[in-house]
Amino acid sequence: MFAVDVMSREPVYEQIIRQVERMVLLGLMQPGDQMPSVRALSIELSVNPNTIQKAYGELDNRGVLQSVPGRGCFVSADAVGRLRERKRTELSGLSQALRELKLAGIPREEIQSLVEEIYREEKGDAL
Amino acid sequence: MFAVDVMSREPVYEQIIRQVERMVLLGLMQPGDQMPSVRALSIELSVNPNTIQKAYGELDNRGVLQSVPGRGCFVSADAVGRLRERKRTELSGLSQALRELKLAGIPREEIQSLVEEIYREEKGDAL
Amino acid sequence: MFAVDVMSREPVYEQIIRQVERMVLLGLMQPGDQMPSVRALSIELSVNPNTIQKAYGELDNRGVLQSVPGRGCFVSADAVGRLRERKRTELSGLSQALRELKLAGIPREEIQSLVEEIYREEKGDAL
Amino acid sequence: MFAVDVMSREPVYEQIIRQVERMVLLGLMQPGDQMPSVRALSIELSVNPNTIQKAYGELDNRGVLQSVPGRGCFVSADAVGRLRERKRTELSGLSQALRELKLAGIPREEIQSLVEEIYREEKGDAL
DNA sequence: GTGGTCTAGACCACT
DNA sequence: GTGGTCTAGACCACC
Repeated sequence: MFAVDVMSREPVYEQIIRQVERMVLLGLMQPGDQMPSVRALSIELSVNPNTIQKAYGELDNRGVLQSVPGRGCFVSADAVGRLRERKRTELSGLSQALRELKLAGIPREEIQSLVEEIYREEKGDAL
Repeated sequence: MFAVDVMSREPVYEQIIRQVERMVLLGLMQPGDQMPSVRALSIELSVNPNTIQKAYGELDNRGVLQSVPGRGCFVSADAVGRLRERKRTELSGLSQALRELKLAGIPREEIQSLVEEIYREEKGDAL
Repeated sequence: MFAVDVMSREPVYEQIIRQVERMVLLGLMQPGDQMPSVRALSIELSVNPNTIQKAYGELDNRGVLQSVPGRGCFVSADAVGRLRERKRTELSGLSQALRELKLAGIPREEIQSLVEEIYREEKGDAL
Repeated sequence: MFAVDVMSREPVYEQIIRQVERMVLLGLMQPGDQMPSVRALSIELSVNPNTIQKAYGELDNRGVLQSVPGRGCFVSADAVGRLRERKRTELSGLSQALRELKLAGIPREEIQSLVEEIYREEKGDAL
């Protein structure tokens, strides 16, 4: 279901967050769906349960998941809405990155064609 | 000349690296120019000399600066070339970010117009 | 595992870098292998943790090791490739040294036989 | 007569030592010849007199020059002999470097042909 | 004065 | 526990 790369510099808990969010955005996880339990997922991914707990906790904060003590963890009703809202925030980070590339002399056309290319890809390619 | 935010999550030495690189790309620092000394800059920014040393050392590794023990630290001859080469590597990171935005439903046109806007800005705005 | 000479003019952190690289080239350390922790090695060698950190950090920069905060430090997948690439750069330094020896009247035959001798040695002798 | 590169990582006093030794080995400076005075050379090269003093002092130690207080600094009688003797010592350094290159997989033939090439060059090329 | 190395010890985020 | 950043302060070689 998920896969973590322990050699990556990206913290494991962030990898999990990213993958859950991706599943939700792709519609592979629907509102109300139950997530695997902390313990089950920790075993499946061979990581510490605390790490899963941290990922689920953060996804709860973001309104993507809803933890129900004693029952489990579920995809929240407006998970997709929350995510889209959140990602919109990241556009300012993109601006920052673009300014640095512009400063380094990367021509506008190169960026534009990269954008075209990405948007021509099949949904979910290589993410 | 430089400014650091000690409360930022970005390490201080990386802030300095980023600012030096920016000055070089903007042409505000030319090849052969002498950098402020490790000690002088550490006092100006109220940080430990070791932190400046680390930043200068990394910039030396990257071929942006040239440290000469006993004499000082200078902008290297092909600093801009080295930087452009290096930034080009970061394009793959941009692709990754674009895929995430696409997945979140941000329309292509919005990205394109953001790119246009950035490239219309005056050199060095708000970086 | 490693040994450092604090009286040497070669900085301790460079000694460590050199020895790690040697182990990797000899195949005594394989991709994916975990390095001793910063603290453990600092105790074993009786040097400051910062010194080990500097060595590991530089080896990470060179693509020989891969540091993963919270998990440890591992030999990277293409460590050997990176090292060979890097060593090839040092051939120009060899040329320089050879010219000086030639100038001092060391005959070509003497150099050639030294080369022969070195390449006849068992792998890793006396390095 | 001499030239120093202040951007080089090689200490200035070592650059001077190297160049004096080279002139002696090439026969461009003969035993008994007088060296430029410390002050004159320091002005010509735009470096601190202390730096010249240090270079001359080391060359005196090595038996290449002979300082006569109040008179000046002269090329010693057996300067060439001393130098050849000294350079012979550096062969062990060469062995060390060769072992590292061997370990990095540089083939013997490549080294051999580099040696051939160097020894075919005109005397003093590019040193 | 300069850059560079090292120690000692603290604190952080991540597992 | 792990790697990583930072401070404080010392010492070195070089100019």
